[in-house]
Amino acid sequence: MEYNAKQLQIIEVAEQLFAQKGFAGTSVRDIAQEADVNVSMISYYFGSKEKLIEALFQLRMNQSRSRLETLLMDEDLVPMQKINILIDSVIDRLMGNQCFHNIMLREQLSSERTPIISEYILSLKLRNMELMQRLINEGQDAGVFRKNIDMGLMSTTLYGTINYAIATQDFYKKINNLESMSEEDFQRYLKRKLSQHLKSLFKSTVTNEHRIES
Amino acid sequence: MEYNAKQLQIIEVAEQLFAQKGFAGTSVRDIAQEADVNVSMISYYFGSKEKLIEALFQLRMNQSRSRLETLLMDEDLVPMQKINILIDSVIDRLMGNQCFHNIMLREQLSSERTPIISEYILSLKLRNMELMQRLINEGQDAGVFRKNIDMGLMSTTLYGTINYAIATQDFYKKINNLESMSEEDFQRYLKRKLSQHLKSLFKSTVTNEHRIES
DNA sequence: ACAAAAATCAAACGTTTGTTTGATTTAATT
DNA sequence: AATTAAATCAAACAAACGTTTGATTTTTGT
Repeated sequence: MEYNAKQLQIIEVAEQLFAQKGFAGTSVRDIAQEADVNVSMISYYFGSKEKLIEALFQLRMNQSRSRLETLLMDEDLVPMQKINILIDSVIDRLMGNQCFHNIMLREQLSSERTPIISEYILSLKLRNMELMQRLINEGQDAGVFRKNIDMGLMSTTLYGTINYAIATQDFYKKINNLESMSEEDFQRYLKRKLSQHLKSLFKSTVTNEHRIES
Repeated sequence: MEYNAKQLQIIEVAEQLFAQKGFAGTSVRDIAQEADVNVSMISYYFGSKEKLIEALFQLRMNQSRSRLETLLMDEDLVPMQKINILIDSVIDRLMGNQCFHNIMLREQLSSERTPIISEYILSLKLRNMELMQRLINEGQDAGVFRKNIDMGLMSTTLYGTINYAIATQDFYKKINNLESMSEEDFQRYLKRKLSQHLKSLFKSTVTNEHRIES
């Protein structure tokens, strides 16, 4: 499905409002006003409010598809480098689409979601999981990664940390006295911090290092 | 404020429904029906739907207060043991109040929350942060913890991982073929896994260990 | 320039929303 | 037992909701 400028405008405004106030907390009149279109245009273009959020999911899912997966083919990188690239790419994806991932997290918190959106989320998570599994396997086959790694919990820490960092970024700003920083600078700063933090976390957990208690 | 049995029943039903469908997605008629009371009882007892969720927050916040903080006084525990007790206590708190923490996470995802609830959440987060900071400082003073630890990101990983694990527990069940397990057993299992995972994660990140790359 | 299609609009539709009312029943107090 | 207070209810309230209608304007294709 392709969308014209007006349709994209509606979808993008809806994305922002859903992220701010939730799906149920946002009225079609809110969206119409903010997108500067008549209320009836939403039903006209998308059929219903429900189908609008499905269109949003379809749009964002398709455009996140398989950009990164080529890195796996690169034989010149050692396993830990690939893991690090994966971490940075997840950070970039989540930080660069905060509204959409806010909505996706909300949907995962709900027990009564539409089957269509559930399906989108499930297939995305499976895709991410398989990619990560392959990277881990490469490291294990090369003998540099531990054998007993809980994929599920590792990816939970990866996505959980980034999602929660984004959700509580104002708090992070406050306790670190970063409120004078410009918004752009802070986003860059948080990205860098998250990258360092998660890379060091993953390195310790995933590699076959020998430890000497101090 | 003390609540009678009926009021508590309303609050608890509201808590479940808010967690399932969100605050805006839950109607007072939903709550009244599920709690088996007349619709008007909600306004009668609490004043409004908004004040009902505030009552829920007030109730749950007060009962989570300062139970754990005595562990800090115990001089017989080494710093890493205290950290591990903290981790387990956060896991127990979040896993044991999944509905409420689901709601709290939703509120943190919203940019338009009521000042009262924002205040509750902020003070709780500050309290948790201070406790964690004291434990870290003890370890640093004893020379067993690293000096440059980003408190904000450590607690983000702690809460982010647990919250996300709870939000996606069905997925975790599915990819690990745990769907035949009873619900109780699974909750115990997930708790244990999270505990091991986070303790090992924190140990690697926080302690002054000497590493030898393999 | 004309006809067909697409886009836009104000208005209205029927529901559902949170809340209030006022009468009635139940419980507590004296 | 009488009186006051608390609890409960069906019904009504206005406002907001998602959606549809039908007329009107704008764009497109010929």
